[in-house]
Amino acid sequence: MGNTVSIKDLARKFKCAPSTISRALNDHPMINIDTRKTIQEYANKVGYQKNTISLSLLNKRSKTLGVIIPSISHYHETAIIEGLEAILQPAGYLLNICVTNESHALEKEYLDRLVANRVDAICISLSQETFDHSLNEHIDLAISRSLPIIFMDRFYHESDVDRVITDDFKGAFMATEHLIQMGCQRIAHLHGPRGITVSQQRFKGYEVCLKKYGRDVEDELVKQVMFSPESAVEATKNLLDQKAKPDGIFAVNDEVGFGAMKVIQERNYKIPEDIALVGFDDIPLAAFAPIALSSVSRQSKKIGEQSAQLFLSKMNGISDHQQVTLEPELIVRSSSQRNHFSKI
Amino acid sequence: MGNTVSIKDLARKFKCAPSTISRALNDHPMINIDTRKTIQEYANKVGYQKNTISLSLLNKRSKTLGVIIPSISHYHETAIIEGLEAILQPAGYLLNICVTNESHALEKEYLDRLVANRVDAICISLSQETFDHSLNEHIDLAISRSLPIIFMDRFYHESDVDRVITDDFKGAFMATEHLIQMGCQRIAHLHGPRGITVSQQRFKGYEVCLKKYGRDVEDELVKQVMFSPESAVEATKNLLDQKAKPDGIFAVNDEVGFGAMKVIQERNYKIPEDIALVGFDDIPLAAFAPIALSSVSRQSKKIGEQSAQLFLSKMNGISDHQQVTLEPELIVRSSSQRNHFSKI
DNA sequence: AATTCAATTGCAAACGTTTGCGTAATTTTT
DNA sequence: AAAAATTACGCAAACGTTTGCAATTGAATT
Repeated sequence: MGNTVSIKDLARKFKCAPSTISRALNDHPMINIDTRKTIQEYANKVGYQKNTISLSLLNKRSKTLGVIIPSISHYHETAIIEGLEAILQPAGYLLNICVTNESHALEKEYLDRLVANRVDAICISLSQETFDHSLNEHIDLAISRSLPIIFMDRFYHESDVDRVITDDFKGAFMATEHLIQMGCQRIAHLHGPRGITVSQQRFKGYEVCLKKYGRDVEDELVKQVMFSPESAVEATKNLLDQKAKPDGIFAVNDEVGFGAMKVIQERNYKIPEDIALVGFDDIPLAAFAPIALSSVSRQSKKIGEQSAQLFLSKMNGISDHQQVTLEPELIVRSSSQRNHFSKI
Repeated sequence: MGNTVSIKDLARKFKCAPSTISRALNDHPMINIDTRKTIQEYANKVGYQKNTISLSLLNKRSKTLGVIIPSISHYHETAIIEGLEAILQPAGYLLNICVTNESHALEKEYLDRLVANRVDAICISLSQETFDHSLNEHIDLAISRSLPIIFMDRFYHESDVDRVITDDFKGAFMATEHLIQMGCQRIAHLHGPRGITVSQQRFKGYEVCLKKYGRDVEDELVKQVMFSPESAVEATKNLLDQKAKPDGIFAVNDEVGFGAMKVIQERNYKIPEDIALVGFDDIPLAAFAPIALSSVSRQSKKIGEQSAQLFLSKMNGISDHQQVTLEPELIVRSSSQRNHFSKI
């Protein structure tokens, strides 16, 4: 501030036009090689730094990507960010990261601010409130401005948008089928917050899988929780208090799996013999749970990478909407691996 | 892109000067009240959105804070970001978040890019490589530009800078003293990566505390690890393979604590009776470890909040360097709580 | 009727950079 | 020696917005 040196300053110093300085600094062959060198050296000496803001104004692109996410406290979200950065850093982009805390008002506010800042595109994972009340006008408005919006994980349109998601349905199906194959007869589900696509898809995968094996969803085996271990505690107690306890639990994510595990062990049930347990997300600590936690990997980092690629392809003028669906992967660990017997 | 409407467009539409539009939109009393209303309504209708970039150019401030961190995969870092956002969102700022993966080259590259983007300040946690080789010219250069730099956690100067840190030394001291009070005779330390202030401070706290109680640091009781549970496994095995095993372990962070716990349990030692264990950071899953993990909270979110406050105070013209040190808090859980006996 | 005053609006510069086009100076070609 | 070509640089507009100052208008005051 104050002591930043501009092209105009250099022009004054060299008694020449700003355009000459600009071309010299950009090594334009039009400028005499010696003049170029001299100017470059001096610019370097006084610590000249290009002002990208003026360039953004001129070129109508800011080399910045807006990222709107509901939370940043889980492995999944940080891995997405890592994926975005892995691709976009080499491409010269910066990330404007905005955390909405699942609030629609904040989401709207941030979206406005990013638009005002003329980010080149926005990668967004919608907030829960936006879902619950279908408050999508702000999104539609942004899209109508032809600002590229890339949905990650959560989306509200079935088509006509760009999106990168993991096949949560399939992942949940795999987890449930695995529990069935391990001989579980009564499989419970710790259901994520309503209104979130991810929760719904995972429940659906659970439901459809049970049906495939001729079983029905029993309401008392489905408990709703938040995405935290604390919230899983109460729900799991409820499950275990029932006369006909579950012998398998599919948790909506690994944190919930940790919470469930705690309760199961306090009640002195054996994992996986009495109750087999599978989580979702495959967080780094999953293998270090009390009993190593089986989990479905949703390739979080890849979501970020693919979103970044999708963004770059749009910057290159590809205007067709793209929808990328990643394959989940079941990681079987001790919490669900029953070697000895199968009651199936 | 393309269909964005500018003040000039509106001026053309209303056959008036851009300045009139600008003032009308900003509700300047100088403009006739009816004119104002008409213009505002129309602008709203066609979805006019102020272009912040031109404002940044004009005002020489971008309402953006640069954040450079070595990693984003731990609770500590995400909590810092949450803290920053909690304060800076209401103040109208956006965050440019850059993850260096502990690479000095990337840190330099990102710093340049943030400067080019004219962020109003930078909150930085230095990379390990920057430490190891004392490659600080890029930082010094930025500071000499009088760009406000706020150090979080890791810093390289003792004074003359703005910084917000937790008293890691004290936290480590508390953890070690607690283990002593629980009757531990041979306390090991799982030491973090060298070259990082945080690791050094925690080791120092461990060392000084031992000395205070008339004990010496035994080299074979100090093993170096990365900040991951995997890396703790090997180190802990080494500890337990020794003839004189430790009966207490202070882990440099909770992930490392998880890794150590795994090994201890595999070897069938009892926690905390045979070996008491304390971690650092107080991550959300600490209470859900196999044995609820005692930990030192470093108030991660508060680091972000205080850094944001410090930044705002600098924006308000306070130029004195400020150094905030937060108090750590020891959270005692089952992994170290010995109720029954104390051999002290 | 001449003058002052208030109410509105326009002009132009500024922020920093790029770029098409014009122009001067120098060299090469005929 | 005249014409053509090359080399090297300057001019000015553009991106979108704000703001001090000037200018215009109409009404109110003397």
